[in-house]
Amino acid sequence: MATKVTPISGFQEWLPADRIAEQIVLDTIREVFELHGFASINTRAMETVERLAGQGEDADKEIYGIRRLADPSGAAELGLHFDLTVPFARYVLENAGKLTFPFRRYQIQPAWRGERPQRGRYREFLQADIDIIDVGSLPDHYEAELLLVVADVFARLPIGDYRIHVNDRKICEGFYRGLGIEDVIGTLRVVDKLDKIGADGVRKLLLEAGCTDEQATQCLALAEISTADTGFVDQVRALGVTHELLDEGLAKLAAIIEVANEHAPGVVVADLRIARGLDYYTGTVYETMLEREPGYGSICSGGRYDALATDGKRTFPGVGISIGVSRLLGKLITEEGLTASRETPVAVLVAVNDEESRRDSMRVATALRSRGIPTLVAPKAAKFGKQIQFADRRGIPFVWFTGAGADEKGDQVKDLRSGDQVSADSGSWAPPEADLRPSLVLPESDAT
RNA sequence: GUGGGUGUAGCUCAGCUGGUAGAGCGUCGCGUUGUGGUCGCGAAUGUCGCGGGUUCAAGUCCCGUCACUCACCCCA
Repeated sequence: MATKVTPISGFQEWLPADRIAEQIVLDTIREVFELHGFASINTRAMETVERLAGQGEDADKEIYGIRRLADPSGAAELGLHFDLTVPFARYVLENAGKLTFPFRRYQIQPAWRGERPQRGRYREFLQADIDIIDVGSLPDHYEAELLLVVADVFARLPIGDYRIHVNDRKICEGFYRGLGIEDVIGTLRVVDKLDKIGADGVRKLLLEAGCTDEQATQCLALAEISTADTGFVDQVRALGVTHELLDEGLAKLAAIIEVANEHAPGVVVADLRIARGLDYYTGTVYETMLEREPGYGSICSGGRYDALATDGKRTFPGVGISIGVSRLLGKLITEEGLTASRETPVAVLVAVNDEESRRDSMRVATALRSRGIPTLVAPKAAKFGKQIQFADRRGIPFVWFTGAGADEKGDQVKDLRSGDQVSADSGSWAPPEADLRPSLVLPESDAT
């Protein structure tokens, strides 16, 4: 049955070398998350549709429902989670009695959204999420802390220049209310399109939504404000709008910017146009763009949610941020050629002189592995040229020749890149640290 | 869900106004029993997305369908 295999769009599947690159990135993320004191959890892929639904105007349409094929009855009761925050909130409620608060966890798992795939947008994608959640109230300083964790991760990955844009919804809400605008969410949504449709487009939509000319002008003026320091506060004040929430938001955002600039200079910018689609955010929101192509979309987003997790009696406010691993790697690996230094973990290929001496080669491999060196024995006692080629094609840096062969010279190991071949003892030889595991390699950048 | 584009070898594509399928790259083999990367020679692989129609004849025209892709929506 030779049915043609065709790809399904919106899914990322890597070839071995690229998968190794992905694993290196994931290992780095995990390592840094743990350095900052986050513990790992996993949640099941499915939640009840009831819990997933209702988080944003159109978000419901994107939920994948799950049902048994054998079950002819209509509606799905379970759905695949579309992010990691909603399942986490449920997990906290379910385990509130066993968790110690404030609880900080990381979670690296796929999420699913049933939308039309596009560049940088997948139906199945990996997120690396950190959240801090507490009972009753949550101190503001965590909102700056999360930025520093992300900055630490990105400092260890070859992602190039980026900026984390931060806003506080209270600024927008207070400002809008101060102006007499009632539909805060709707206004946020329109203003969020500023990049795409421009100031004139936004103005038009605002006027259609019932804003006065003056209100539209003020909304646009607010959205245009973006500063790398706390200068945004004075710029907002200069617009002359006053509201309690506005004051609160400005103070909070200013504090975040100050802390971020001290510990991770040049990373964070206060950007009053950032809104974000999910409705559960109540204060600070984050969005992260690559400087070389902001239009690619956010590669790391999150925010504060004060009321997502509640059991009716207690509320668990939280703040979280999520690295969009699939989107980030779609750019770095698929588009820009980032990959791994080899397509296999193997550091050493042990050549086989003839099938009779395969055991000698296996002993060498065992000795190397016992000291943590990923090692493979050649599949065939082919001519040495073939065995070297076997290693070279896979990017394996070293080939080991056992001395049991014809010339009795003793064991030797050859570095395929330099061609150097030296005597070696399988009980003590080790490759340079840099060659022990595959590493990330950027494509040769043409000298510009 | 709405609208546009595309669909030929593993990959990138060529194939003019219809006349029996091509290139480059890659893959594999060989280059006189062992040390690769260069080079030379050679080989394999296509229901030309699928179905129908027009025609003596369709990769090439028409209709449908599916897939991929881009934009909108929304978002990591």
